[in-house]
Amino acid sequence: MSTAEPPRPSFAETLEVRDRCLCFATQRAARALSRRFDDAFRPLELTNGQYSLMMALNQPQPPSLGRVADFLAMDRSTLTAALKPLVRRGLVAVAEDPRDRRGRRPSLTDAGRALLAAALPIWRETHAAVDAELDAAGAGPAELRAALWSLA
Amino acid sequence: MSTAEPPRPSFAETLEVRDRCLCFATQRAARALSRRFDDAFRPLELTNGQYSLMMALNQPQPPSLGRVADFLAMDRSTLTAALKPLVRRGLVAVAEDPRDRRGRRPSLTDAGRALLAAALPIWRETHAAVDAELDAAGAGPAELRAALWSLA
DNA sequence: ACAATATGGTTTGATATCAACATAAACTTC
DNA sequence: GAAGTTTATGTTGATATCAAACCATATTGT
Repeated sequence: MSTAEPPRPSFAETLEVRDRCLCFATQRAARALSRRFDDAFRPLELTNGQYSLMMALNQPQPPSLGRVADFLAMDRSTLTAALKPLVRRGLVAVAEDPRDRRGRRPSLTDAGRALLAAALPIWRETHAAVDAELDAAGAGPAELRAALWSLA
Repeated sequence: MSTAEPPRPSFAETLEVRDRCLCFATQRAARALSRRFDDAFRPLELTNGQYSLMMALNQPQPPSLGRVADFLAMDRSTLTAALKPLVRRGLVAVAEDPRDRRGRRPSLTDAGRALLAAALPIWRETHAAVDAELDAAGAGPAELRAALWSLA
């Protein structure tokens, strides 16, 4: 028969995905939260991703790039790219690992630490507001955190 | 005094952000879930974002770009860009809105609906696995979904 | 009808993201 | 110690993401 209907998902199936897909819900929330923290950090010309990355670098011993990427659940090549603007701005320095000549060890500069210190109260304030909204919605920030961490 | 210490966040503060930041946890989970669904959809050369977008277009009446962007909690300009590869592949067509000459109405083509129908069982399978893992971790998929939706 | 404003989309420029491939150094096995 | 393997990272090319500036069409106020 030449008049076969092409397969098509029903609208009910669309609603099923909309109402159930955790991937979609997470991407959506990630976009919304990104914007919110980006707005808050904007006076410092810092994005939420840069804030998280710099925080991850604020350790007693500089971690390897691989360890940072794993911690952020991010591709290694993404991390390489993400470091570039920070290095360019003098917030992060990348040193060679003396024990392994393949390895490179990123760390915050004094300027990076100073900027991160300035960002911290902004984070606290913004985060407290988000927490409060979740509580008001009965959503349980602690459980949400735990569930999100269990996904990666 | 010329030897003033530059301000620096303590390591304890770094741990506080790591353990409490919902923005970070959400970005991290979003990356991990993205990869997972991207892997699953790879045989169809479809990303999780393209899947969600196409699902959002599977409606009785083509929505406006603005409404789709709101629904995805995504910038309008992001949506414009995201549609391009789909239009190029002939999966989506964008028509003019007869009632408002500024407006454009995206909709799935037959090829788009067929691909989406092929993707649906892959989504079901992958999503069931994620759901099961969350349950096993005692994380409560339904509560997680509700919390994520309350953020946007 | 005209001017001012609002709305729907696009373009541009920057960063973010990943997969696939490439490179180099360390390690392992023989 | 040479060959093969694994590990750490970088490069390239594509899509995703946003804000800011912009253009065209509606809408509103007078």
